[in-house]
Amino acid sequence: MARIKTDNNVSRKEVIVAKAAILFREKGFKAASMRDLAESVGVEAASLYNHIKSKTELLHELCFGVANRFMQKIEEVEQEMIPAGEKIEKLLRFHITEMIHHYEDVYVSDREWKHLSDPYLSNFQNQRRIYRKRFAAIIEVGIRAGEIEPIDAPTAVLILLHAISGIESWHRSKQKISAEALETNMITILVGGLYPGK
Amino acid sequence: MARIKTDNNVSRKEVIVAKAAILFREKGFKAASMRDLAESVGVEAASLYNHIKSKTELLHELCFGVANRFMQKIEEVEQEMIPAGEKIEKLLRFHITEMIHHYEDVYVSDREWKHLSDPYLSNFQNQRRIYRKRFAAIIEVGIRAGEIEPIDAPTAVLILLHAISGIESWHRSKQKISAEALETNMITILVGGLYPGK
DNA sequence: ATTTATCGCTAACGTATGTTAGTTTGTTAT
DNA sequence: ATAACAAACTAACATACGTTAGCGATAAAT
Repeated sequence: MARIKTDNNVSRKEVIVAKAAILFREKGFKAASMRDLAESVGVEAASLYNHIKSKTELLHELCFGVANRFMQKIEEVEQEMIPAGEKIEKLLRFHITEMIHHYEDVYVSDREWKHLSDPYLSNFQNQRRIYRKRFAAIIEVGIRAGEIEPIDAPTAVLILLHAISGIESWHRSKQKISAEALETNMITILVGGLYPGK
Repeated sequence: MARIKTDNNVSRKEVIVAKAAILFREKGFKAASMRDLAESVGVEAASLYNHIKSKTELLHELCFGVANRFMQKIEEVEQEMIPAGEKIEKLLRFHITEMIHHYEDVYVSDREWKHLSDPYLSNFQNQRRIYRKRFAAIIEVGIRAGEIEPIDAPTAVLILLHAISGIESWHRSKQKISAEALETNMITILVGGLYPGK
């Protein structure tokens, strides 16, 4: 009988959630079956239910884990006494490193949250909406201070966040540039634009 | 007995494909059932098979429809005798208007192509890779000409294309700015960056 | 008006899925 | 060693899905 092996002090549930993230990213939430997941964990499908309540719980776990990290970060950044431009850059760098280092979780949270069921679904959508509003508010401060080009702040937020989700493709690419180079390039393009500055 | 109603000279198959696009966007390809689709078309599930071969065929139709339009556009733009910067802007504007006016199709093609099956899957991935390479090549020309900030061109492509897919959120948003304003804002941010130029 | 092809219906098939019940195996504590 | 608990297994359930077969109804062609 093959137990779920759990190094360090990581619970078996956490092992399952981590494997689920990989699987949900590869095949999508709906297409990934509990039997797939069981195989990747090294156990029979029914055995998973000794550790989790349902398939959807796995998605909750992933989505809210990610959402909470971002919420915590923006609260931290909001309270720093630095120019809006620097706040934005800090947030962008956080998004980029999160996407690089917690790739599976962030990706799944971004693309599969639709399949959450309803107390959680609305909750998640709310958090998302609020996060974007707060991000846009920072941009608007920057605009009023003359630090930032006068553009529609909500649109800017959409662009920035989605641009970063492009790291997905980088992640799967064969000939990657380094993570540091990627971060530098992204900040350059997003903050400075395509045309040479000066 | 309720026939599929087809105005103008649009085939019944095209009606089904269009409804499928809406459904696939809302629920995702896997989660959208043929019975859902049938209902939205106003017919029984089995009746759909008088017009299509399979569920996956609907996805082929959508994905390659979109891919072909983009391929055709980039070929057209490549042959124009204008600076690289203008070519890029033309392509960006095309992406933006496609996303605005063929929202469902583009969105589905972008997010659900993973569920294509294999002769088509590789084909689609190839087309995508080639498109991005050609886009990157244009950027590199611009860099060598000093028109464009010296950045990693493949990274720039990822950022630009994903940034535009952010229109998805705009599309669903309640208080939209106008399509023209959106396009202007996006070009400003993507081409000029966040910081004021000059 | 009669034939022919198109289109929709009902019924059903086989398969895959999430999940539960009940049991057995392995680990931990006394 | 034995009791107690955790975690795995087998078997099976109900349901949902994509799709096919065969038949009736409608529209188009002669």
